[in-house]
Parts: sequence; C-alpha cells; structure tokens
Amino acid sequence: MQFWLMKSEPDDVSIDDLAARPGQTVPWYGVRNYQARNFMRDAMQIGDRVLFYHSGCEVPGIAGLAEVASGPYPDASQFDPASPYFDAKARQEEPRWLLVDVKLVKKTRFMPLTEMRGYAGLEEMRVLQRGNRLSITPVTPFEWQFITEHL
DNA sequence: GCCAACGTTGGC
DNA sequence: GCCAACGTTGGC
Repeated sequence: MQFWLMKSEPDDVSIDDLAARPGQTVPWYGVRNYQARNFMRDAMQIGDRVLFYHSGCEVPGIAGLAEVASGPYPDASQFDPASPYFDAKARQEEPRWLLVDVKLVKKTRFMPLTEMRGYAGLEEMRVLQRGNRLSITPVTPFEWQFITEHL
C-alpha cells in the first residue's frame, strides 16, 4: 500500500464534486506531465490512499481522503479537440496520457497549505519543497499518518 | 498580476 | 546533444 498526494483545481474537480457522487469513481484526467503519468502507470495500485489537494485556488490545501480505484488506462481527453487537454500528437493506437480512477473515501477538515508548512514533521514533504509543481507526489507512511492524525 | 521554478521545444 | 526561448504551474 502506497500513499499519494494528488492536486486538483477545485474549479475543475473539487472535493464537493466527489462528495456529491458518493461511491462513484472519477477519472483523474488532464495530467500532462510525464513524471506524474508514470506514477499512475507504473507505481499506483488499486487501494492506494490519496490526499486530495486543492491547488490553484484562493486557499490551497488538503480537502479530503481518496483512494485509487482502477489500474491505468488511456485519458480520453487527449483525443478530444474540444478539450483543453487535447494533445494533437497523441495516437489512439499509442496513447501518450494515462489516468487512473479515484474515489472519495471522505471529505475531511480542510488543512491549508500554510498549516502544513507549520509542522516540523512535514518539512521533508515533497509537495512542500521549493519549486515543486508535480500534480502527483508520493507521500511517506509517516507523512500520511501525521496528516490524517491532524485532520 | 507577479514571479520563481521547472518542463518542453526546436534550432543548431 | 546542447541550450536558449518559451510556456505552464501555482503560491503569494
């Protein structure tokens, strides 16, 4: 079992969007970074736990807990010219971009990024490192336990 | 809106 | 294969 942090822009998909559809899975579409794609393709397992993080918004931070609900499969938005995630170089027979389904475990208390930065225990956390832009980052078991205990 | 950081592109 | 230019992310 591994742990991850996955960023979503709430204007796109928010924790409340997931909470409004209990039990349903959502495809984690739109990842267009190879490192993040490779985490989904090569490392994630069904049942892995996920910190659902709101980014690119007024108050960024952790909004809930989710879990990986599928293996990797092609992200349909890469083939859709109407989508902002369209990739003209992607081929149906050789998709570039993959995704996994995620499902909400629970909406939690909101833990702002500023609070996360205040915990000495989270100093090493990948998402808090300077210049980090990866939308999917691994979380250590210690960090997972620390955060869930403080939610 | 600004800007630091980083990834990608493309000319050579 | 190098690297400058450019685009994007994302916090502030």
